[in-house]
Amino acid sequence: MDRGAKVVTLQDVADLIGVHKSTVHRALRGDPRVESGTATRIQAAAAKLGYDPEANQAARRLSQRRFGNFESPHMVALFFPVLFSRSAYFLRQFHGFMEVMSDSGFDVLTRIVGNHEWQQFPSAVARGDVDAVVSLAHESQLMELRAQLLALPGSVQRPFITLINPLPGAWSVTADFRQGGRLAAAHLLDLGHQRILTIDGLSNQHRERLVGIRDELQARGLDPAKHLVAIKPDETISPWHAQVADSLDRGLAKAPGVTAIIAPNDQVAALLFTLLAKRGRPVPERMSLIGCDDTDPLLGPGHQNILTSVALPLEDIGRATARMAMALGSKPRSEVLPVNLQVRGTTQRVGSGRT
Amino acid sequence: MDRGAKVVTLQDVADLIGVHKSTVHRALRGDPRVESGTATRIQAAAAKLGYDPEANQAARRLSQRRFGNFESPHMVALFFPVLFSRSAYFLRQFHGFMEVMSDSGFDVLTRIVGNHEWQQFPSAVARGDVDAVVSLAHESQLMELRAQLLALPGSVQRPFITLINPLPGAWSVTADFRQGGRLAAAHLLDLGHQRILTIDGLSNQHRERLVGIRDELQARGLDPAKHLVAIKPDETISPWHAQVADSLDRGLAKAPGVTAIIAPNDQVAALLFTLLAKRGRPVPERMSLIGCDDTDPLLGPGHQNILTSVALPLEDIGRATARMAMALGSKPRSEVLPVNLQVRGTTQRVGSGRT
DNA sequence: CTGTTAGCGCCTTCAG
DNA sequence: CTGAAGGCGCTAACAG
Repeated sequence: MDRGAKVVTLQDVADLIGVHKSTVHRALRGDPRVESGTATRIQAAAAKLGYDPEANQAARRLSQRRFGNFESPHMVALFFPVLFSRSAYFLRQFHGFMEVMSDSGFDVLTRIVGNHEWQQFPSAVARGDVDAVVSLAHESQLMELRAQLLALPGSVQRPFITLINPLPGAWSVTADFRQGGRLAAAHLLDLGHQRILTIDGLSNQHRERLVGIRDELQARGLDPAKHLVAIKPDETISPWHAQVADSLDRGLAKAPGVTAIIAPNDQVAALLFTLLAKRGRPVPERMSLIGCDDTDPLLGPGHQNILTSVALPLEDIGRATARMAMALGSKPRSEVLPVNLQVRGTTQRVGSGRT
Repeated sequence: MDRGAKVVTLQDVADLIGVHKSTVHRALRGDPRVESGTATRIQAAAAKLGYDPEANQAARRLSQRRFGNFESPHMVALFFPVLFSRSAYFLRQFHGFMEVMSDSGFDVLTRIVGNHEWQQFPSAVARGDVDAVVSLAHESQLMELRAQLLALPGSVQRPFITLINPLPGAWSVTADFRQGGRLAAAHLLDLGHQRILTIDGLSNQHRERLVGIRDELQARGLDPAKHLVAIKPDETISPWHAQVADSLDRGLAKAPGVTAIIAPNDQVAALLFTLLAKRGRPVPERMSLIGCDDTDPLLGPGHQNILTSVALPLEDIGRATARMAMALGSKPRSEVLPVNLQVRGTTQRVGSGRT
């Protein structure tokens, strides 16, 4: 484990051949000026000694700086929210991301977003030794993270990439939430549902889906005001599930005729499933239910997932982000991936009762 | 995003004060030889300009190498198995690890263990720019990963730390599996169970637990040969669950009087739960069942976990590993953390029938 | 086609 | 107490 063991250097190879180190350098770079005979001899010697200019990255970078050349460190930073490990939502993105990065030989420097003043640490991020900074963090943390990054000395600003949540002036990879709303609405309308309930305001993503739902209604000549009931949750209520229960009850009171619900995510869907059963509206017999994200299964009697859900291509989002991080253009761009609907057991034709 | 923006240098500070850069260097290191007046002026100027020697790590490392000083890069590499994201087993260790690392300002370089010849990539690991290499990979992958690391040029060997699975000549953090076996056995014996079935040979960890089970029996003056039935699974059978079913059936045939089973992990326990019900031995009424690891809940009617299980302190293992990686001694050591038994609903007093 | 030279920014020794 | 000088290993310009 001795740190100081000798590393093969340009000079070592030069000494072996009896030539100047510049010549070795040129031969190894494939410079056509070196005589082909010596070139091959040099290459052989370098290979034998195991010479690798990358090994002395410090020297290389120092030298390159002089001429304004900055080669990629082949490393990106990835920031996680604190409680990422509980949620398939983040893990699947992470998995896709790591898959591409590991295959491409990029180093990924992970870090949890907390309230650390992390820029004061001797971090590769703070030094600017990364090609890009990627963040999986929650919408609410992105702004502050960005601000911390911008507070770093001017020379180390790195491109910032967000997943799911686009940020002005930054790169992003996200999904077509609006299309997700359309797909969910189309599915319900095809099944004959005419009054749809949803809970609004929980996230930008779901707001975007609402636009899609309205798009679909209008495309079929239906008035959203009549066929869609969007309940705003009462933010003063906590805990979380009490807020959902309140929203549901207000929704049912306002529009007793609803036969379908589009939940803002799968966890809310699972809760609604239980709440609806208690209120004499079992799913799917008397109410169709669609989740969103397709991250949390709702297990039926056979232990399989029965929740119809708008699926996000989370692994693909991770993969696309990795590719974006490795080939950044000069100006921020946003990539939007398609979504699809996973039809399972919580939706059925309106009024068809017990299956 | 301009990479080439100027970084504050030692010379910049020197110019501002009108002093030589060596003096600035000395003042910033707290060298007592500099006159206290100039020292404070220099420190103020450095702070104003935002000078940080860490920012030019390339220059610093290059220079330090000359005198044989090698400071810590404050970075460790962490290797994952390919399908880590499906399993709480890895995630909980990862989470504990990241928590401590992020709090300490260490960079964590993550990588998935695949069949990449990753050392050929320009990676910080291959350059030896990490303090340690930590592996979460499966037992079966550790040897090859280690071999790849050892195949790197001699100068870049880094300490290797494994979690759960100790490896000769390497550092490790693991849990007291033997004690886990004792706890499980003690719990069952306390409940009056006199014949215990288990499946042997699936992992080193479970073999260690078997030793603990026998310890406990002997400590109570019971002969392990009479009170413990350890079935070796038939490795030729696949898939996995068919192998478990076969083991169970052979166990029940060999020792019809068993009233309790210690499964090698929670997934096997969940499977056994179902298999036992089909064989007219419902858990816990006619058979007590203990899982191991406490990673996969077995959901009961109320959606809560009903599986009694030997719990591994996975987050703590991750945290301990992080601390070990940051403060490695000169020779490998192994840290063993205590385990505990989570008593839930799948174990009950022998013969007490329906609850 | 090849050798020489200079310098990236820092750290340390040597000289004043 | 402070300045000067040299070199870590590499790269690119400049000479031959």
